[in-house]
Amino acid sequence: MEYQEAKEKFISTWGSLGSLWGINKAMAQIQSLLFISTSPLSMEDIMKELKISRGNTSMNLRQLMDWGIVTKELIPGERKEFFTTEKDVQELARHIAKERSRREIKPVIKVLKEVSSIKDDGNEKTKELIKQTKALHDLAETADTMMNKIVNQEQNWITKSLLKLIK
Amino acid sequence: MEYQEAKEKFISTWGSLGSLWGINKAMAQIQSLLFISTSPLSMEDIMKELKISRGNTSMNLRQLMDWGIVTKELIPGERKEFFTTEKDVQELARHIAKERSRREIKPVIKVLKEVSSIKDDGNEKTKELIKQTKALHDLAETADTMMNKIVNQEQNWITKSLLKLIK
DNA sequence: ACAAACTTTCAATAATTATTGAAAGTTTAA
DNA sequence: TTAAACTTTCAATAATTATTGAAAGTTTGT
Repeated sequence: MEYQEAKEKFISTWGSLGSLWGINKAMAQIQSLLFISTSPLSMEDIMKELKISRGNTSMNLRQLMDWGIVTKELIPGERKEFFTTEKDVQELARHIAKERSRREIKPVIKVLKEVSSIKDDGNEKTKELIKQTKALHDLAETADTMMNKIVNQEQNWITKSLLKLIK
Repeated sequence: MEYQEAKEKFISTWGSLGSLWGINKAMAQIQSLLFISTSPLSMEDIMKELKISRGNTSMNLRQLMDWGIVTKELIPGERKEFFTTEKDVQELARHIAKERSRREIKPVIKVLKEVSSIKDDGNEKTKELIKQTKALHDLAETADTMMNKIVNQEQNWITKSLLKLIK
């Protein structure tokens, strides 16, 4: 497999995986492109490479910046803006996990908390709803905590000891 | 909040979370409904409760069975089929993690392996592609392994000791 | 202050994905 | 073997989501 083919394969695969971490295809592809680029890219570069429109590129770059995984790079003497992505996979994972938790998991945990806290009126169905949503709440909270802690700090130490523990 | 409201809130919230674990809304809502039901439900029950068509119900139930989290229940004397979902959250998480890994993560890991194994032609861009996809491959593999191991066996012991470790 | 170089916005449109419903298929009981 | 009771399939349609492109907005150099 040659460079060009490998590059395209990477961008398209990683892009289609976008759904796994909750972002759309264009967003994921732009990030992929930046991730393997040896230098910052301009909007023009990205449009041409991925064959997407200016508007699309602009909107998705903004979203990537909101996620905190792409930053503007000012290149002296250049009028246009250039972009880079976080190149360290650990940092990348940290950002993604954090955003995912904030945007999706935390709100769901909040609802589970509310629902599992309704008054027990003695009815069998109410009891079941409370019991099951409580169990889900505890699971979601544990998973969220684990994910964040693992990914957040001392990641090398903890990952290594963890892997030893469970492998 | 009364039972009915809490129930609807749970189903709609958990349903919208479907995207997080890679299933569609109807599928997630059917699973939610079964999850808090005190007895197996028929297709008729599900259609009426969620206001979705017979075809939709049938297709999504099948998918849920493919995922291994919903099973047919035969009720003596009844002609129609009844359905239940796995009620234990740990088991549920295990199934979901396993399927998610098999369907989405493993194939991506395979591509990352391929792409990161292309011949180094000495070009700077090729070197970067190899380096970055290798890093991603290792991260993805570690994450996948961890997720599966954690969720798979001795989960109670490991989760508890893990939480102590990182909390 | 002007205009060139660039970016953003957003209504229109395209592409994708989910849902319906009715016909075809299957199972069961008599 | 028939027909009632039920489930599945799938082409048509609806709903949702992504993308375009051109007009409006912004910044910078002269």
